[in-house]
Amino acid sequence: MALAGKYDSKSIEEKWYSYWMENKYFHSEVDEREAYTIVIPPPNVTGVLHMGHMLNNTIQDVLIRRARLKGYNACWVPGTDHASIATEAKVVAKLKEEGIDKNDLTREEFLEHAWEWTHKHGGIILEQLKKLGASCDWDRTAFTMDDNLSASVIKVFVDLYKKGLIYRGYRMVNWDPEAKTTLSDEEVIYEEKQGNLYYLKYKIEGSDDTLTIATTRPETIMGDTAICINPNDERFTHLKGKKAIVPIANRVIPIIEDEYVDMEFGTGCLKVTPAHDPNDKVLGDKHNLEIVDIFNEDATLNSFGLHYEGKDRFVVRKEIAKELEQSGALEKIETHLNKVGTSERTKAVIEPRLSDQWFLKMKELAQPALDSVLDKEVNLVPEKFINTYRYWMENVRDWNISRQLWWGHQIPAYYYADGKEDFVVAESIEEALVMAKEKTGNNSLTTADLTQDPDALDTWFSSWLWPMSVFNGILEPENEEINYYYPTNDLVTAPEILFFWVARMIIAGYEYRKEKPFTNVYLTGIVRDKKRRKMSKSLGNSPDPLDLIDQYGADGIRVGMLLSSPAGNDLMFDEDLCKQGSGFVNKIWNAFRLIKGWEVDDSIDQPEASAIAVAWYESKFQKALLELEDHYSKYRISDALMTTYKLIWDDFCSWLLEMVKPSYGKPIDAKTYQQVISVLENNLKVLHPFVPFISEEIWQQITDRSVEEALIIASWPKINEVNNDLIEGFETAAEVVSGIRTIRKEKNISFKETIELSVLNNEKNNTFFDAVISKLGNVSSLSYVDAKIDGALSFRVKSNEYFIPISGAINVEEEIKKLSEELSYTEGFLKSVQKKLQNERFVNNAPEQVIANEKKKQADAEAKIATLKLSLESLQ
RNA sequence: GGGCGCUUAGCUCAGUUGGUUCAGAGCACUUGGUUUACACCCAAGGGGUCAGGGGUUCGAAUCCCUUAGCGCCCACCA
Repeated sequence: MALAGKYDSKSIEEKWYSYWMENKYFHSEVDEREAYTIVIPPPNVTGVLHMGHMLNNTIQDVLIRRARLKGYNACWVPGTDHASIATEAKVVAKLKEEGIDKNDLTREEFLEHAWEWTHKHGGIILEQLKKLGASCDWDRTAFTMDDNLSASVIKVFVDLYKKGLIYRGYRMVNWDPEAKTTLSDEEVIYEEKQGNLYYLKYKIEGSDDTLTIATTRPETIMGDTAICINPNDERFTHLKGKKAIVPIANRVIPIIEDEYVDMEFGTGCLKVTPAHDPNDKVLGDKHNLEIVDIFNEDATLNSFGLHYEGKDRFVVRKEIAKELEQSGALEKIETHLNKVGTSERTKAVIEPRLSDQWFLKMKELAQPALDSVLDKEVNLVPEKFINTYRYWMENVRDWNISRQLWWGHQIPAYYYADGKEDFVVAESIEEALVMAKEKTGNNSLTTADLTQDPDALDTWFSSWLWPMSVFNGILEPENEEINYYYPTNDLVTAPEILFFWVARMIIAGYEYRKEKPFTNVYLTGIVRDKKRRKMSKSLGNSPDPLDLIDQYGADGIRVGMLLSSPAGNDLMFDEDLCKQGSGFVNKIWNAFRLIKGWEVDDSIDQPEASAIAVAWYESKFQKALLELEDHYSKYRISDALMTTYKLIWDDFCSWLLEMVKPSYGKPIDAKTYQQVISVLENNLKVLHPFVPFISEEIWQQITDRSVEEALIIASWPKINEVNNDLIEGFETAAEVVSGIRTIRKEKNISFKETIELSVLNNEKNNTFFDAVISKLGNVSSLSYVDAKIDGALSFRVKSNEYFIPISGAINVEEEIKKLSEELSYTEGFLKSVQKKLQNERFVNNAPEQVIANEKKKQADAEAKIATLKLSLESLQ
């Protein structure tokens, strides 16, 4: 039989991926089997693969491949997200490079560029996933701006509006001055920054008195419309009803009173800038204050900024501080640690800004989604996220769903007049026209009189429908596919988007299908580097996944990623793990090379040792299968991998293959060979989810397989009974082998030199495994004796004592020392066991099992002590 | 400021209702081994007061209290 040489991951991976694609093994259609569905968390359409995707998609592929082997109709839906703000930012930047300013383009022209960009860069990431081995149903690839997905979004918007859940409001929102759009609260990241607290003096109108306030944002004094003091603050009683003068602007503003002011903080009085601070807005509304907005949409100052007009807020902050200082209005500056909101996408410092935006009322919608997680209808893995989820859902606030962007789903609100309330919401402009006519009674209106709201919807307003919209479940709620595939089974994603996305999908699921979107949510950790830093482009600490695949093979990376990623825990990525992964692949390959290289002779009888070893391994395999079921059911994927790893490496390679391996140059008997092949085939099935490529390669090399017989669609091994006696007996034999090897090592007896082994046995029940001991211990003769053998090395396993007579003198002193140590340890152990057994309360309260076990420990220890004492006597 | 979680071998982590073989795994480490599948290998071995303190119990890594350190989420104190 010709032997393949070194394992060439590259060509083998390409070969089988194409084979799987050609034969449509990844494709799923509705049939009579039970469905097992995963929808991919859609990556940004213009994104590229990073380590987080690698982890995420490896886990999904493991789950989907295992489901396929278990006979489910496995369907993994891939796709991408239009990621409105991120993509728009990229397109704007690209245009800028070409000398084109977004503001010079019409919406239509800009969208053309955006689509061009999307078509060019979109889907690169999906191609990269193929290299990883992702077995997605590519025929179902979806995009959040596909026609039917977009229509779903609009339909849902209109529906929620009709239900009175969507409204338009003039509110303070998070403004990203760089992207020039609002952001939802979840898109704002608060960072602690060292800043200054400026103490500013305001003159009191009609007197020489001044009043000092503390602010972190001196540039906003231009927008001040009041000073606020606490009515209970005696320090300021004399100021009640007076007015103050804003420095530089020289505007006169009232001094108002409100208990909101913390008398302890700063100077105990506060400047009120309703346009630029959420708290001040509340105060302003309460006291009917004027609102002076001093910023342009890019956070430069407008005409209210007087001579600072056109300058950036941070520049102004410095300059105004200087001017205030010169005019004597700056009392002092203190350093101050405060939290600054930044944009998740652009990193720009968020500006609270008042504007007209669309909101979705969340409280009512969130209730079923909250209940479903608390009732474990939807399981979060690991469970620790339930608390966070609950907290968020119980305190959920209205969702700002409008964005001042062009790339995305344009809000289906149509204005028929200039008034803020002069609009209708409809799925199409034609429908809108009918409604507008009805509303106004003006039948001469035409579509040309209608203006669609220019805002786009938040990206998450489309992705929250993903598990339904990919099966067209919004537009056609009763179609065969949605009824079959929904609810999906598992969702694998990062905890960072638990609220952005996961919670909202659950909300949408209950609102639109009265059913959860998925049963289990597996939350992966964040991939960090060895120094625990988050992997990021800007730090440059993230390896290129494709390079890694090149270097270690996709199978190797998959194993590497999974080796250290318990759910929800961050994973310290270390290339050594990939090395270990490719090492495992290499091990599997070499085990196969060994088997494949055997010459089979059907005239030889099966050696007893081989028969025992195979029978043992089959039981061991069954035990591993049970463990795997348990691990998978709890989404302990890395534990499942470790079980498989040890099964293959230790049990299969180190024990079974070593046991059945014929001596050099000799053939193997046909029966053992057949058994080993059959065992190997089962191994490949449990290996396949982790290492799909090499497992398929070996599977196909074992024998010619038809298209229907590919490993990817094989059946998961049946679970049979475990023979525990066989396993225990073999383990004892293995311990004896280990004992022999230890003595060999200690006494420098070569592993090749045969030895004679004698057993003084108290329990003659292990003879069945003598063949194993003889073979792996390289024992030439194994005999049972009635008395201790003088002048031989000894060791004990269970209650048997083993002797190896050796030529040459034994170091008596050393032996005595060793035996004495073992004796005193065992005596101490016995003592503690006896103490336990003498304790009445223990005997009365502990379960029978525990007591029986303690008694057995006692008996074993007593027997061991007796043999040790005898040995010591014979030496002294 | 509020909430949640973590601390077990050099590293990364298991340890399921307190009690079988409860102190474990993988990696790393030490030592020995290479004409015989694999040095990406084989074999043997060392290594932990389960963060500190207190309590409950016949019995605690596991339950309770407390101290210290770390992490995460949420929150509009200028």
